[in-house]
Amino acid sequence: MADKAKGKGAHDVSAGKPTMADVADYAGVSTMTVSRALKKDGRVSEDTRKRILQAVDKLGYVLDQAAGSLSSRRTGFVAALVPSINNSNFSDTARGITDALENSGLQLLLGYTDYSTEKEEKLIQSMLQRRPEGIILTGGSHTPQARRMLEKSGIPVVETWEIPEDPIDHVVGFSNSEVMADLVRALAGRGYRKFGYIGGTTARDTRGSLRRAGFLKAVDELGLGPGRVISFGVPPISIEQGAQAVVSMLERWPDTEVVLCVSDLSAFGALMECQRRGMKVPGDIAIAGFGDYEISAFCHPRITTVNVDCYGIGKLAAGRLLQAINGGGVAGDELTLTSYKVILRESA
Amino acid sequence: MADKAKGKGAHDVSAGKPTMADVADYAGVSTMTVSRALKKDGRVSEDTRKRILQAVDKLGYVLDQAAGSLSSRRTGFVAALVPSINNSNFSDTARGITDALENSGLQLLLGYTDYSTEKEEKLIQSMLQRRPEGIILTGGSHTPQARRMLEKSGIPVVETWEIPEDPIDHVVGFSNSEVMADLVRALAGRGYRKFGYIGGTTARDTRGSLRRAGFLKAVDELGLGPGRVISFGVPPISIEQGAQAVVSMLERWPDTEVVLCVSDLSAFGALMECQRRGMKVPGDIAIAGFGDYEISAFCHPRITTVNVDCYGIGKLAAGRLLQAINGGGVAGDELTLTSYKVILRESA
DNA sequence: TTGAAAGCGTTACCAA
DNA sequence: TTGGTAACGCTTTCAA
Repeated sequence: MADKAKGKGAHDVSAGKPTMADVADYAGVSTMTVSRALKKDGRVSEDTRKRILQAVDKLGYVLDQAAGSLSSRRTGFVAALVPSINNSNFSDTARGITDALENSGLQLLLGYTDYSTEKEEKLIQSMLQRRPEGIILTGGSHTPQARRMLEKSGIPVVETWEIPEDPIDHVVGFSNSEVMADLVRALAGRGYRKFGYIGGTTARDTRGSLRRAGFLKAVDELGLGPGRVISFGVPPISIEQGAQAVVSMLERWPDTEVVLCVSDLSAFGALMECQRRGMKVPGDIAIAGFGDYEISAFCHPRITTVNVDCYGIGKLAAGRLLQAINGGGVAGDELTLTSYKVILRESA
Repeated sequence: MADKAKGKGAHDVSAGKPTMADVADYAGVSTMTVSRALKKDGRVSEDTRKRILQAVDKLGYVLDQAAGSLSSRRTGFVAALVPSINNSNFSDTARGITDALENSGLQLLLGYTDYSTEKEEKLIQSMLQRRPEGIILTGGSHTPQARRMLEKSGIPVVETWEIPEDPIDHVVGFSNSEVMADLVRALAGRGYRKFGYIGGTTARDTRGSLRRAGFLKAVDELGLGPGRVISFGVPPISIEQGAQAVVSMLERWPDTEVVLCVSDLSAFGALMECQRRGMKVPGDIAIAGFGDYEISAFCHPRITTVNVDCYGIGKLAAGRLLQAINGGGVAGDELTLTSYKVILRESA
């Protein structure tokens, strides 16, 4: 224990931590006055406040938010669930949320689901027990039980990063399939005809599945189908998986002209592997990614990709939440589409 | 609001969310029995428990942990503060913590400080108001106020990723300067003589500063000093910063033989920049990183680096916390050194 | 500007 | 195995 708090003041209750009542005693006021003095907008005379703050300092008092929440019925936090913390796309979204929450009096509690709806369900349950004032989710796939809990919770919910067919409440995101389709069209415009796609196997990464669907649809519509698909492993998508998958792709369809990857990380892995095998990128083969990670702008060749507005997703989602929490209803519809942009670089 | 919870049961209190008392009424028992039935180890007859769980389900009851914590004086969570969520080293540590906490009944609440001790102080304050049962920090640099709050809090504290001179409580980490010095020695063993170092400017990234100190010391001790140092920007260290810094390095000391970087990300940036300028790595110049990020094992040339046991740091730190929370005192001393390993690859 | 009393929803404690 | 009662530490509400 960090038990160096030995030299305690005379007024200190020797057993345990000081409470607001101890502070009130010490300062010669009531607990209500202490409570007010510790809030921003509490109407307390300057003199009294000073005395109280001295007492707080002297006793080493720390407000107990659990007790406060119980009484005020406001917990002062919102929950956000992301698939992985080690992913710059999602951490940008988290930054957007944090920034939007600044000065709102609300704190962010982050949870990560490891791309698993089961873990998500458990997290939602334990989050709800702490009574968040709102909750932000990644994606639109949840267990039925999770959905039920959220609907019953009575708090505003924002699903992000996808456009669910049957939203729980608010949505801030983009169509993964449409964005990937746009990338296909852009590359077809550059003259590529034999398209390959590298992505995860499972239903686990729903955004990945949506992107694959968009790829297949677009290739088909362009009359270039069927698209060549290599599926590998489970998310989180790693560089290594991209390297392995491109090998499979080349074995199965050696004449593939351009490979689209579910993420920039797998694109980078594929790129490195091709170069290691002495292939020129582009030239022998072209490669594109998704997500506009920093790495894609600095490796070489620089990787063609799509920038989706990760930060904006977070910022808008949190904004929605704040509106719903404070203002009550939300003006306009409940779907916010975020922007994206195909970024053509050297790799494709 | 996710207000689809319309069809409520007869027993449901129409105003607001159901409480434990509502569940107790519905099931025909006391709240204490409900409380027991909802705990793992609660001694309740199978029959009663079944009735209660039905009532819970029927009413859509969710335990209010704030009330529970207030009463039991256990909040069921520990806090961990990391500099950045978008950093695979720290997210590995977070995973280690999460894994160690599994089945302990404790949840992890993650906060990120953005490499700022001021933000850390604010986070510590708001975390402490929620009464965590223990807290894990990154590094040993904190504001005096933060230190004071932690010491007064009475909860176990673990500082990680460094060996502070004056620890608050427990420590799980390694000597950043010694590890970097080891890397210098390993590279000197490979014949390099003119050493450069690329790292952040500020006192903000204390681990970076420690690594730089270790670099300078080792170069000096080998009689190869003084080391050439380029400082740039503030953390988080980016790929781009590494690219920029290596340019400065080459302008100032064109005959530098090997460049050590504060992180693999800056090493990668430096590597890409050198290649872009037509330099051969290694050959014209050698580059090494720190942290053994995935990228270093897949780019090429593969980057020489140091693997520090990020996951182990988290696991051990959380283990320490659990011991301190449950067992009371901790056997042995309060410093746990974690292992590391220089990984020689192709880049240096 | 300040205070008194009454909860907030749960669990500890003791008793049955 | 079950229940009654009394906290837990704060804020709401109403009154001064």
